[in-house]
Amino acid sequence: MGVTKTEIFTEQQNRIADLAKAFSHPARVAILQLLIARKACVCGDLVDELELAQATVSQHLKELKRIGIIQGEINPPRVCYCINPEVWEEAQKTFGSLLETFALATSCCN
Amino acid sequence: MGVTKTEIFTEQQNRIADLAKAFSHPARVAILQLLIARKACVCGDLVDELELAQATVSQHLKELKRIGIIQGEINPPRVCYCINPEVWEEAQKTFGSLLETFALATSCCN
DNA sequence: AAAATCAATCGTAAAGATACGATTAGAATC
DNA sequence: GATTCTAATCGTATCTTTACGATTGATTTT
Repeated sequence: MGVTKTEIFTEQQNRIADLAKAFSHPARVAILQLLIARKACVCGDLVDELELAQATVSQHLKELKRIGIIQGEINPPRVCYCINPEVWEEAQKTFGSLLETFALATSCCN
Repeated sequence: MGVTKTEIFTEQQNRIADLAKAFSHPARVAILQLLIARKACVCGDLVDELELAQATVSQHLKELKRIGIIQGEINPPRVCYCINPEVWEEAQKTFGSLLETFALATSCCN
């Protein structure tokens, strides 16, 4: 079907999956890293740094905006993008606590 | 094209994206959480807890195995799955350092 | 040996994701 | 007002993902 059955999972599980999607494509990882380095926060700069077409970069930016992890500020004729601190912190806490739930001492099937 | 241009990104970026894929679907999040709680580490138990067909669960397990974050131990007639501690730790370090690179003080487009 | 159990795989359908050229829209500049 | 610049959106092709029924293969139990 290609369609995720979101209704059978918890809100938390769906949100974790959505936040993870922000990092689940190397282009989006690269974009986020570039935004953090702040050498490039304008779409055109990102297009120059990545070997991807402008339309493709715009599409990735749209997805990152949908998740909420970046925000765009119109600064004509450009649009300046940056990390959304609240959502970034949410990601920190979410993945932090999720990854901590596993105690390394736990062994398999005992 | 639907196909990612992995060759234009760094090894690190591609690995981050791959690790994030483990968490980018609520079913896989649920599976990992169940494996950590260790109330269910056998495929059949996971099928019982999730409202998904056995084939679908098996497919998600295969993807998690490909990433390396879980491992399967044959225990006939069952197969017991568990978290792979090394890769889990890799995920902890990877996401930990990535999420730390953003200093909250940084403001937008200045 | 036959039947039962469990999980992987096959085949397939439908929807989503990735990528890009072309077009459009908005604003600034000439 | 016309041109230029930037980025969003449209249209489209192709590949991937999600999901499930059915089948297969391996092992255990009868």
